[in-house]
Amino acid sequence: MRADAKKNFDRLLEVAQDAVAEQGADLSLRDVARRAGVGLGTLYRHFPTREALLEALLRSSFEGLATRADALAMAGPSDQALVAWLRDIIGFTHSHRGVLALMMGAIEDEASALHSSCVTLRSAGARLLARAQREGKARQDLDGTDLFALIAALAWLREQPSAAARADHLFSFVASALLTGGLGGVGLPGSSESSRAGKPFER
Amino acid sequence: MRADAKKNFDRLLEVAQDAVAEQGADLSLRDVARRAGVGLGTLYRHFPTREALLEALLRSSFEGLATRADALAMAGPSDQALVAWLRDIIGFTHSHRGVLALMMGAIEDEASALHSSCVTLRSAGARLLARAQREGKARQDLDGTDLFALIAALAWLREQPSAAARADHLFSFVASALLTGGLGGVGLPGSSESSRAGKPFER
DNA sequence: ACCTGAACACCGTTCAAGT
DNA sequence: ACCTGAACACCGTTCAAGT
Repeated sequence: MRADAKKNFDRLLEVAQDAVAEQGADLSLRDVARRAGVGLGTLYRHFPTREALLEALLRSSFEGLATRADALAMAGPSDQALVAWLRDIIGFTHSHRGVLALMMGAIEDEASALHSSCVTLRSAGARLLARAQREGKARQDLDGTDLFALIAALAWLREQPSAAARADHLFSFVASALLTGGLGGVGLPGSSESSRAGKPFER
Repeated sequence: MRADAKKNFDRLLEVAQDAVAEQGADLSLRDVARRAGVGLGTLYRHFPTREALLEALLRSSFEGLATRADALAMAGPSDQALVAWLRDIIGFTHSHRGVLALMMGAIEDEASALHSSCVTLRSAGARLLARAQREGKARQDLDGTDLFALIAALAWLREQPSAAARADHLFSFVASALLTGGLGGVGLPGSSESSRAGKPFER
């Protein structure tokens, strides 16, 4: 890449980062080019689709979230690790409105520039979930795809202003359902789990 | 209203109905006017905002859903009534993409034309929920606002193509969490409830 | 009283012309 | 190689002019 091209590329990403924080995933591409002081065609040359731009923007964050999933898995109990990671993701999407919704659209489209990011994230979640399931701390009847959809739904909910005040509460509701539900399949002492049923999960 | 105005009004609603089925809540207003064979200003005269158009379109459906909630409450067990109603709503939004998301945005805005429709729907759900809670069949720690948010999230999930295959499963997950969680607060025989915990709710 | 459509300010996307 | 911006086909919204 030529030096001037590289400069434009970096500048575009810099500006796009701000624009996503302000406008979410449906940021105006025209506006990005304008703010970067670059022709509209230059943006399209570097990032042929909106997905390509977001992918360049999110790749490192998502790798970080995947790494963090593994770190959490090493550090603590499987159920707490899973919930802590869910919180991290939803916190992340809070400053990246609509990104997870876009990923829901891209996850089955192998041609999408966001595809591999989606898969990375889903896999990291699936590993955490599987570990919790092996230990009997999570429902057996959900898989990584279900978890990804639940994350997306919770993130979407947090984006809705009218649900903002309830977001934590509803997160706890879903998290506790995720964690306390699987006791039928695995032989844990029923009492310790059922005494917890119905209570929102607490950090 | 003059006869010609009435004709335009009806024609616009007729066309808008189709357009919503095809394009969801973000239907092109220009396209509606075009298809109705009417000037763009005429559409804005009758429906000054997008919400006003959707409200006119949805009012009777929502009144129907509220009535149905009460009918279900009379007809059967409170837990089954609640879940059947959730299914109805989510089924309805399936052919009205984005409407519930729009209502999430309008529910706290009293100036929105959709406000009263939101409240009607939320109240109907709140009544069903309260009845199930009185009978100890639903969690105590959720209210009508929480339920409305959960409905919206589930409806949103169903709109995502990649989650379509899991939509029923995830609905069951949430519904069972809603129904089996409240046993801590109310004095039901714990065994009958806990034997159900973890199983997806079944119609 | 009601209707029309041009006008304005925005989009996303493409591509001929320039350096 | 790379950049530019006009061009095209869309939006939502407003409003002067018509009947």
